[in-house]
Amino acid sequence: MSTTPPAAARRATITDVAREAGTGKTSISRYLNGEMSVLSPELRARIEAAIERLDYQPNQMARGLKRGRNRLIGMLLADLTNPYSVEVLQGVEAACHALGLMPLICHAANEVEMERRYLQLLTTYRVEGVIVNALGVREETLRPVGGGGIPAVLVDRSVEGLVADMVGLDNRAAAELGTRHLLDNGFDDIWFVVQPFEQISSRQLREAAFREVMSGEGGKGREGGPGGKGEGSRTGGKGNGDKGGARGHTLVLNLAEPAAVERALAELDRAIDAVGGSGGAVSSAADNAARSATDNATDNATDNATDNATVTAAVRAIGKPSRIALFAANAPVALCLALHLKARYGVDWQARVALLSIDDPEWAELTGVTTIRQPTYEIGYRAVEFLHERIEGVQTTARDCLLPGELIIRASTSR
Amino acid sequence: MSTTPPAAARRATITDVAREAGTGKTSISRYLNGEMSVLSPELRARIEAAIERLDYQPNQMARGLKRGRNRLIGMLLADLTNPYSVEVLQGVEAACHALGLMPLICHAANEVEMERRYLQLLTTYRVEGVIVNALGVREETLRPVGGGGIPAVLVDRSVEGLVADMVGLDNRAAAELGTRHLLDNGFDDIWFVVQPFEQISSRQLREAAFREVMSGEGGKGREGGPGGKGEGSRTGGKGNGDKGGARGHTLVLNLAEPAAVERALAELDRAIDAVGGSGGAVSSAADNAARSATDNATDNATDNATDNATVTAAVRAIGKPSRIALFAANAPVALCLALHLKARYGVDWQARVALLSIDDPEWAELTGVTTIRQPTYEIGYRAVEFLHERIEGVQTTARDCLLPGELIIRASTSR
DNA sequence: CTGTTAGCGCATTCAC
DNA sequence: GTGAATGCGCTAACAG
Repeated sequence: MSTTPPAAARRATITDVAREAGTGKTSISRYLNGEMSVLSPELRARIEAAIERLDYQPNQMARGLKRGRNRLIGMLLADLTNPYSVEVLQGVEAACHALGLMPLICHAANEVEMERRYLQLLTTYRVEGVIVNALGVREETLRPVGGGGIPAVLVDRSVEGLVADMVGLDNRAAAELGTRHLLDNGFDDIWFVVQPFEQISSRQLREAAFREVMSGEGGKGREGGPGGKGEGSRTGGKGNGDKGGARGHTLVLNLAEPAAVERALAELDRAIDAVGGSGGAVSSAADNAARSATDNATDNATDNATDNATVTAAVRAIGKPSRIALFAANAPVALCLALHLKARYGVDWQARVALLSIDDPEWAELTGVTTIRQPTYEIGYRAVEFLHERIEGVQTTARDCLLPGELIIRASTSR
Repeated sequence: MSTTPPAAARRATITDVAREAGTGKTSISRYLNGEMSVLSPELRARIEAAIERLDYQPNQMARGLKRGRNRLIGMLLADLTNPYSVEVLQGVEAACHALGLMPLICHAANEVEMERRYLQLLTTYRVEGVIVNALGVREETLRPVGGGGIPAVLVDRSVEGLVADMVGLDNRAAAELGTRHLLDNGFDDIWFVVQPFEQISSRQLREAAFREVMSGEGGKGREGGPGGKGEGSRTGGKGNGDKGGARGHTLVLNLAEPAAVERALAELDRAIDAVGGSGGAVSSAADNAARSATDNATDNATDNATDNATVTAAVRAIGKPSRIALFAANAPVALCLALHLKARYGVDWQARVALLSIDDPEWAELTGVTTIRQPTYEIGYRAVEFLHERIEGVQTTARDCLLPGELIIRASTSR
C-alpha cells in the first residue's frame, strides 16, 4: 500500500514526458541539461510537472551513447581485503561524488586473470577512465589503458612500461621514517618483511629505502622521481654502517604460498630465538613452542613448491643481547607476522619482538602495534582528480603524486 | 614500441567491422551473439579477422539500450568498512562472474543520503536489479526497488514495508548458539551489546534471541519461518530462568554518537568493576545501572534526540562472584568494546571480561576472541542467484534464505 | 545463410 | 523560444 505511483510498469521515456507536457523532446532534453534560460517559465513548469507525474528519470545509457561520455570511471582494486583499498575507495567515492562521476568498482581479488577480465569489461562499457591499483603484472594486461587507450591513473604502484599519472605514498620517506624510529629506539636487529617485490614498485621502494638507511647511506636526498624501475641492487644491508652496527635483513613473505610462508617464518623464528633470553641459557620453553609453531596455520597445499623464500642478509648472533624488531611492509604482512608470533610466543609475544607496520589496520591500536598510516583517503581523492583532468583533456606529461605517511607510535616500539 | 595496434584513436564500431569484413552489420552482430551455426565458416573467419585487426570491442551500452538489458546489477553496501561487507562482496562477485552479470558497487558509507542517491543513480543507469544491504531507513528510500520497481534482494536485513527476497544469517540460531556457549562455560552475567536496533531486523532478531535464551525460554523451536517481521515478544530477559540464575542485559552502543558510546561504556565499566574483586563486597554501583534498565528494547519512536543509552534488564548483585561476558552483536561493536577494555584494563583485559562476537574479523584470531562466523561468501553468492532468478522472471512469493553461523571458540571464552 | 530496415532513449544541428 | 529531423552503436524482425 501507500503512495507508490503506478510507476515502474515500464520506465517513462523522454518521449512520454514530451507528450505528457504537450511539447517536443527537445525541450525536455534542454530542461534536463539545465538550459533553463532558453525555456519559457510556462513551458518549464509544465515539463516539471510532467516529469514529476511520470516519475521520469533520464536513461544514462542512452544519454551516454549519444553524447559520447557516460560519466563512468572504473576503479580496479587488487585486493579489497586489504583495508588500504577500502580507505582509498572512500576518497575515490567522495571525489567522484564531487565531480559527478560514477565509479564502477572492480575487485580483482589478487587474480591477474580477473584483473584482465575486468579491465576489458570496463572498456567494453566505455568508461571514460580508470584508476587502477594493479596487481604485479606488467603492461601486457593494461594494454587497453594508458597512453594509447583510455585515460588511467595508477594508485600505490606504477606499472612497468605504462606511462600514466600515479598517486600513492611517499614510500622512500615512509620506510626511512619507520627504520629511523626503530633505530632511535634502540633496536639493532631489524627485519624488513615484505611480499615478493619484483613486480610491485611500492614494495621495491620501501625495501630499498630500508636497506639504504640500514647501510648508513640514509641521509642522501630523494634521487629522481619515484622511478621504481631499476631497483636491482640486492646488496644485503648487513649493517655495520652507523647506528652502532645495527643489522638489517630483508625477508620475503609470499603470502600466496603457504609453504614459502612457513619457511620464511621459520627463519625468522631462528633469529628471534637467537637473541632470545636476555641472559645466557635461553630457549627451552621456546623449543616446545617452536614445534607447534611452524605447522600452525599455513601448512596446507605446498602449492607449486617454488622458493621465493628468503632474500636475506647474514644472521649472526653477537655477544651482547640485541633487540630485534620486525618492519612489515604492509598490513597483510603485519597480520601474518602477528598471528604467527602470537601462536609461537603466546599473548605476550610483543615482549620478545617489536613490530612496526606500514598501513594502519584497525587491529593495530588494539594490539599496540606502531604503524605508519598512509593518507589513503587523500590518495583516492587525488587519483580521481588527476583522472578527471585527464578526461577533460589535460595533456601534461605523466605526473607522480607522493603523499607523506604518518608515524603512529604505540607500545610495541616505544618500550 | 611493441605490438600495440594503432588502436584507440576512436574505438571501432560494428559498422567499421562490417566494412572491414566486407559484409553487413547483422552478421557481425550474430557473430557477437554466438549464433555461429548460422554463419558460413568462410564469413565467420573474415569477421574474426576483422575484429582482431580492429581490436573491436562491442559497446555494451549501445547493446543494452537496444536489447533492454545491460547485464548490470547494483550492489548497495551500507558500510564497506565492515569486513562483513567485503566478504559478502566476494561471493557476489563470484556469482556475477558465473552468471555473466556486472555488479556496480555502491558504498553508502553509513549515510542515508548516499544510499538514496546511489539507488537513484542505479535506476538511472537502468540496472536490471539490485542487491542491497540497507541502512536503517525504511521503505521510503527503497521505493524505486522491490515490488513495483526493479528486482531487489536484501542482504543481512529486511526492510520494513519492502517485500523482496532476503538472504542472511540465521540470527536466532546464531544468537542462541553464542549465548548458550557463554552459559555453558560458566558465565552468569552476560551483556549483549548492540547498535541501535529499532531499524535493523538482524540486530533485533539477535537481541530477541539472546533475551529469550537468557530468560529460559530458550529451548523452544524456531517458530514458523524466519519471518522476521512480527517478532513481538518483548519480555525482558531478566534472567533467573534456568542456568542457575544467570543475568542477561542488553546494552545499546550507538557507534555514530561518541557521547552515547561513552555513556554506555561507562555503564559497562561499572558492571565490570562490580564483579571486579573476586571477593565479597560487591554491587553498589550496580544499583545505579539498574535504574535505567527496564525501559528496554524497541521504544523507537523517540528516534532522534533519544538516549539509546541503555536498554537493559535488571542488574542484580549476588553474593558469589560472578563471571562476566560481553556478547557483541557484530564486529564493529566488538572492536569498539575491545578497544575500550584494553584502554581501561590494560593488555590483559580478557582476564576480566570475556568477549564473544558475531562476525569474525581478522583481529579475532590475533586477540583470541571467540566468534560466530557468518557464511558471508555464500550469502553474497545466494543473493545474486536469487536476484538472477528474479531478473529472469521468477514470480514466487518473497523468499528468505537463512544460513547458519559457525561458532569459533577461542581463548576468550574457553578458559 | 545473409543483407535491409527499423528503431532503443536521448542530444543535436538547424530550421521555424 | 521551440520543435522536427538525424544518428550514436547495436539488435531484431523481415525479407532475399
